[in-house]
Amino acid sequence: MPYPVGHRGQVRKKIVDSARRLFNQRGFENVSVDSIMAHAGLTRGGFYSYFDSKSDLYAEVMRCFFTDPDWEHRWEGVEFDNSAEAGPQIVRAYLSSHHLDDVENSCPLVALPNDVARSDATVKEAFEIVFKAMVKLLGRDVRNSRSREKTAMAIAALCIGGMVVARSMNDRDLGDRLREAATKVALELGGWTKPQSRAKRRRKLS
Amino acid sequence: MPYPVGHRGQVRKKIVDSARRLFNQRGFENVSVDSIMAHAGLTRGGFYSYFDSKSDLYAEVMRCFFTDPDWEHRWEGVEFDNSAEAGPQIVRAYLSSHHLDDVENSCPLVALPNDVARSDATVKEAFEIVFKAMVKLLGRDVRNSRSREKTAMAIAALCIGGMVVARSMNDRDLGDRLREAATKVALELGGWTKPQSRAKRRRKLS
DNA sequence: TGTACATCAGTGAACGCGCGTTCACTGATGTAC
DNA sequence: TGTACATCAGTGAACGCGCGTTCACTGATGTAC
Repeated sequence: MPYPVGHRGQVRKKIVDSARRLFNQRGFENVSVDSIMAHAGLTRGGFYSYFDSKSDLYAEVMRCFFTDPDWEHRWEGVEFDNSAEAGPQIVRAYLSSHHLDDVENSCPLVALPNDVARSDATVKEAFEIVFKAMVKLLGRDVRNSRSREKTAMAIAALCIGGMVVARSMNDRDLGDRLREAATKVALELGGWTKPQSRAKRRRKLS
Repeated sequence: MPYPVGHRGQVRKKIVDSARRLFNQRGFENVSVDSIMAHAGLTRGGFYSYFDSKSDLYAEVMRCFFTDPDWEHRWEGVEFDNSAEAGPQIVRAYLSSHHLDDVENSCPLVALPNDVARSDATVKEAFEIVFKAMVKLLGRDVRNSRSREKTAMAIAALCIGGMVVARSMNDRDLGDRLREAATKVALELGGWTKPQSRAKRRRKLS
């Protein structure tokens, strides 16, 4: 038995990781098999002993965020406080300037939704899994009179939409204001604003 | 002077329109100059007497929504009631199943943001103009304690995000729930829910 | 009114290039003795 | 311990194809007389 056990698994992971970074930056169709393999330290020919075709990679790459046990390491700028609620921390990290700039390690829900929309059912299913994982994570901490799922989905849409749009604009200032507005509204929707501000708002309403 | 006055203008518009439909469906890079010209009833060679290059088209196509005087005609399923507020009507139309399915005539903010994010400054500037137009249109009718711009931007992010994600999923039901949740929250943010429901919510809070 | 003409909108063959994919080969590896 | 070997991971030249772009040409048009 030549080559150590698990060798192919490691190389496969390296290829998927290289593809993830490149897809995030340029989309599915604008990345060649050549460049994926080169960034993984290999040459083009070997690709087809790991995957049937290039499009087979799409779904695999989609799945490896949120559902991948290592996914937290990719948001290096974020320090998660495990003793506090995850919801507001996710919202802040998601709409952070760090996530805006780090396209390579971006959440695929932000970097690739248009590409997914043009792909086949397999890729869309993988996208769905990631979206559901995000909604579930957010929903756990939702404090709200509405249904948890509805609120969590609206928060997710706000986070993803705010980020997708901010990435598509030139005006950094406008993007910052957009992210700020989205963050504020998302935190309010989850019931994650500070106690005193909530009291203030209640006073204002009644 | 051969050919009638305005002939070139008409043909140019036909090319832009053909490009808009095809870009919406497949993105910038996955549409060939050949197919753009063929859908406009022309052949490839003529393209370069209208545009310097393919990428010159991107920005031009981006601009032609919202800012184009004809843009309302493209949302044929939508009947605008000019006597009522535009805000809630835009939100409902934007997150409608009609807009979900009619990719060809989609708002480019939904169909192309990832493509724009990978393009140059000119295209991003055009995207910005369209986004600003949407925010301005929404902001006019906002009834809210927060700043108009902030609220309008959050509503826009929610509409765009909800739609972008719904388009990228297989599960129609999940997409419907997402659009419904986004619509409800967006209308509340704008202060556009019906008087009696607002009264109900106030009672619940105090 | 009818014809010859100048203009230029549109054509389509051709170009170099990069892509996804294939396949005969090379050479690094752990094992058997 | 050292060597010969079988295995198979990885190589890179080659393929057909579609792309963006160019350019010499064709032919539809309004005008002049």
